[in-house]
Amino acid sequence: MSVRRSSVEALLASQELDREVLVKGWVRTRRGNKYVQFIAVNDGSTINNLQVVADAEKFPEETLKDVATGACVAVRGTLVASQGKGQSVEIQASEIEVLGKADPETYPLQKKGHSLEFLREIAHLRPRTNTFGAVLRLRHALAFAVHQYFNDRGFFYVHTPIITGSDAEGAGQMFRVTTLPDQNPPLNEQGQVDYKEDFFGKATNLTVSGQLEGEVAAMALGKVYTFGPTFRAENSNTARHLAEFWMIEPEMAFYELEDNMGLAEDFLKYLVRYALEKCPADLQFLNDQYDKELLGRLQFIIDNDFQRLTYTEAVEILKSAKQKFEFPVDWGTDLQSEHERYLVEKHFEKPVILTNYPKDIKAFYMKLDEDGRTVRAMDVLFPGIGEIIGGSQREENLEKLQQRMQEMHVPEEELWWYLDLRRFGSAPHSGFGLGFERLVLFVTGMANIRDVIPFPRFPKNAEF
RNA sequence: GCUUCCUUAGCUCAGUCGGUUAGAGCAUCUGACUGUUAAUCAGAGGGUCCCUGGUUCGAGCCCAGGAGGGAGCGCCA
Repeated sequence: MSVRRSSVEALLASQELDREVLVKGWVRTRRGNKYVQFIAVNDGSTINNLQVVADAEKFPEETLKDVATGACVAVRGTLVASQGKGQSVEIQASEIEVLGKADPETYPLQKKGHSLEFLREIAHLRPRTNTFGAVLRLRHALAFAVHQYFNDRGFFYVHTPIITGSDAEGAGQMFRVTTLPDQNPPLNEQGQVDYKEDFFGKATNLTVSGQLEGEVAAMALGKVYTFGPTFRAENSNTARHLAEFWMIEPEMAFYELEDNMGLAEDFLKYLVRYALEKCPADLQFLNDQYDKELLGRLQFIIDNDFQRLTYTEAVEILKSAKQKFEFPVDWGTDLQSEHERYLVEKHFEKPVILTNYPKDIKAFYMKLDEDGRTVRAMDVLFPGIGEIIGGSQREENLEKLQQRMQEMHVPEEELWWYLDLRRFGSAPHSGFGLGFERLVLFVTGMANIRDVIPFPRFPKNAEF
């Protein structure tokens, strides 16, 4: 009775056989005959199941009947070397307790595969599948690696606000946050909703980026990063966008664009290497089930330098490309997905860092180049994902920044505190944003971003 | 928001030219089998053909509108 519960992962790795063990988990399958039953139990600690062997005569028929796919069980027994092929150890059961039944007639998950679209409709149960177990363990490993990486290199984790009072971050449509009543909200003299009456005394939104606040911290702590949820109310309907996603935004004082690129490349390689080291079984499963080139592609990322070139050079390459594009390439316009894909997947066949974009297609805070036409921006483009990182050296000169804000109609009044960073002790600094789900998408080889976050938020969908 | 495809059993799908009682595999249930590995074998049950309206003697199939989903594009991370 004093046996403590072991994880499936620990038991499968155990060298210590013929001892009493206790395992608790969810039944994946049961098969067998009237003499012997085989129950595959998974507790989430690993993608692998533990095989429980039950001599049918020892257990009441009702108990075994309840040991159905999806049921939760506690099994006590002896850990023994397996007589069958396919696993090295198994449990010879002495006690089976069904902690939670799962009616086979109505339990939606089967032991056979389901489409990812169907699983999206049962997001509360899909973590129990091999696929989502693997994705969620990888997601955790990558999140942990983010903190590990920055902590080891002297970065400080700063918590930037989720509710923001400025709507000028320039990164997209925002979700309004309000406690005003839906019916008959207070109106101002112009007949518009009067947000002076609102909870914060002004209009507030969910953040689209922690960058501006990150810069505040970098101008004091030197090297910082944020890692938190961000929100975009864009009506984006693609496999690469979410309305709620997690973003990692490092911001470093005294880093120029070159340093920024170096950090981005080293960081991405570290994360991929970490996943390969910590989650080999999960990655092997995803490789076998979804994407036969996944492991090779991950290794390739680690082993090769990213191709660095300027926007202008990229435009030259695209113009002389034999391939016909749906959209024409012209200096001054932003590259289309097809152009980025050509560069990454056809021309260079490796990750690409594009720099020095025309100023008119980039954000107001990016540092102007000497020529006055381009800015010190960098986008990291990955195969299959497109833009995984967007970053830049920031404009540290007050007058130039104010000039850019005027040109791009960014209200100075709202960002007075941001301008103060340039008024008092300004310093060259750089940073970037990494969409966490795009990273998970790349590392897992999944095709749709909605399948790499437990509860995806996207237009017309906030179930669960 | 745009383009395009899809919606038939719990799941994945087939359904011919518009024609009688809508099919398959898997899952489920029942039975067989003394070590299974997405077990195997035999049998059974299971349908609002997405919704609304229309055309027609007759609609799963044709038409219109709506809803939901996928892929691609745009916006971006």
